[in-house]
Amino acid sequence: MGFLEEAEKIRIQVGEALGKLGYYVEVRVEEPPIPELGDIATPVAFDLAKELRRKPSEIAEEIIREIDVSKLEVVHHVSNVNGFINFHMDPVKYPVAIINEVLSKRGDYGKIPIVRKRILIEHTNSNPNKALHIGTLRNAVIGDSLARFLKFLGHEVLVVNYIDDSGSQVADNTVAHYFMKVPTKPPEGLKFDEYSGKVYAEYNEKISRDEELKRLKSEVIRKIEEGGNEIAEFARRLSEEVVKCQLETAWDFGIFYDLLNWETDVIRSGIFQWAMKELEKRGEVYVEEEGVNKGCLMIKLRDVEEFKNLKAPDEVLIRSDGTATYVGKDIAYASWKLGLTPRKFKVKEWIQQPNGKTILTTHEYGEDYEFPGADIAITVVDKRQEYPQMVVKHALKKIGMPPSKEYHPYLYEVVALSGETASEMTSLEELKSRKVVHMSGRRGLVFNANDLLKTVFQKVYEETKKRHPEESEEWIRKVSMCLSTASVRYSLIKTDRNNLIVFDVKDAVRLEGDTGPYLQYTYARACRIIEKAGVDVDSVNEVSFETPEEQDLVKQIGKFSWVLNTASKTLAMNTIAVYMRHLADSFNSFYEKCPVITDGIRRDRFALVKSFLITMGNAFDIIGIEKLSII
RNA sequence: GGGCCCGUGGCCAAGCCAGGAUUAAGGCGUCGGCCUGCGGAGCCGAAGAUCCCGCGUUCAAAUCGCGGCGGGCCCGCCA
Repeated sequence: MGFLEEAEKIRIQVGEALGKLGYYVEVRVEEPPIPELGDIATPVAFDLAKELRRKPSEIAEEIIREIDVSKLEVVHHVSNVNGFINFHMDPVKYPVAIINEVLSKRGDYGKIPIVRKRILIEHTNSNPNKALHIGTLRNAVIGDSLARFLKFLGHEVLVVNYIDDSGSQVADNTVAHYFMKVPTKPPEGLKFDEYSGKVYAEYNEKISRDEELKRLKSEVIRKIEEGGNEIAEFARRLSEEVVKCQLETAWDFGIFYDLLNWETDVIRSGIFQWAMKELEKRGEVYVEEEGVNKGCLMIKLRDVEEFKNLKAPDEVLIRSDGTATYVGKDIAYASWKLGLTPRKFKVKEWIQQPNGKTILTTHEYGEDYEFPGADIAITVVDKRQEYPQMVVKHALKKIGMPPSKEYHPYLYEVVALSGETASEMTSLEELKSRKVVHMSGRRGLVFNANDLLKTVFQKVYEETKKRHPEESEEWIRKVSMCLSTASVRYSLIKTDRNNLIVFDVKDAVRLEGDTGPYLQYTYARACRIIEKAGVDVDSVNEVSFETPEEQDLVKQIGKFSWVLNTASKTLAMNTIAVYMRHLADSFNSFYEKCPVITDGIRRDRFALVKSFLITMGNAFDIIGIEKLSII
């Protein structure tokens, strides 16, 4: 029984005590600032002080007298400190309870009671005309961790990646390769997705400045949407090549998907037409007859409160040339996610992923995909898309999304470059003095995920080789890879999602301090103790933890479910990362002060180390970090 | 013009949504210690903070409200 469970029991007991006294107020529980004050506290006496017009301390005394401590087995005593009611846990029973819980639950340790839901998570969503960069990687890492977390809690999770193959960007590349005869074979040493990104940066501008090419591009978009023609098939082949490369990058980071939803298939499946029809039936759309948007199908938003502050709230869903906009398609796609549309995608098996699971892809010539619709659809998108996502949500309500379903845009801030890194990449001196430089695919100013991994790997490889000169090349490379991906994943997940990340290379290759490798190092040195001890312990009856380091480590381990419970409400993955750091800190302090292997084996400490490994291991699984026993 | 987000030691940052009790975590950097002892990718210690400013709510504000200031973003027949 950890902090979460004990806090809940205390909440109930205090609630009963209040009942006896005739007081009715919600019982808040918290952790006291220093351990000497107690393990769990409630400031409930302060909440009552005002209406009772009495001193908190007196009220606390009164409440404490009514608390039935016998119902709280692991509580040793209760104290009143200036009005705070502090519960002091039994120094033996509490650790024993926590350790035995961890040792018996193992891979399930940390799970909390939930109402099981079917949850669809969409993430990554990079345009299929360029490589994944550190911005899309943040998206993917957040999405992947969310998926892992929700699965860990016991939800049914479907992970999808939306491939925007019918938009403007793919059209640019198609025009370049198909009409302007840019070779489709990348130059030596460049992956196709990276090459594609360069072609885009070069030709996007050329096309936008030439009226003839612009007309051609509009025609290409229409052909791609229609399908069943050479241009559409050509474009699909281009996109598939890029997506394959993007998937390889994602796999390197331990990110896998269940299904790829191609935007063209939103149209070809009839889902798009269905959604537009539904909106039309309900009078939510109209054809604009004048002005800049003449001839476009618009959705009416001008009278909706949330959109009042926009200059021109109504949004284009179908352009005057008959092609669909991103928002239009996304409304339709979202209606599928939640099972609102009777139309189905056709899918086929595409590629086997390194995790053994075959990824499905929507495809014109596939089989009907049976999906009853998610209870909750989470879309991981960067903050700049907040308004369009609000439009999607609004449209879904109009189409008839039941209140039991939830459409949840999961917004996060983008990744930008430090002036120094941007200037190094481009050799543009003038960028150096800038604090923040935003990435831009069009300007070719992007830091690719592949390049980041290579850079980090190089540093990690050196360090690993230094430490293990006797190991095989294969072993060193494998371990270095695990450390590198952990390093990148951790650095992208540990920051609050509302904060802009200013990416800097010299910071990215750091392996000490608050980093993924630090966590893995801590895990590995704990593994060494278990191995060297050469015994095993499955439960404990007694412990004698006298040092603050032991007590602190026990408490940290016991807080895991509390942390996950909070995270399940906020979906803030960084709080789990921060917890892992605290857990590692506690272990390292313990490690210095409390030997496990002395003349004999300290069984209680051994059990504590094992509990630490299980807890940290479960957290690794959630955040997507490999568990290595030697690094 | 309107809206959203951020503002915590030189730098990065946790805590803020669910207000409390202390020296306001931690990391980088700086300075000083610790390996014949379970792995120094570590540990211990030192210096370093008007929690952007003002007003308000409250017994209590980094945390809540209002008003400023500074930075970023959004308001496209791009996605």
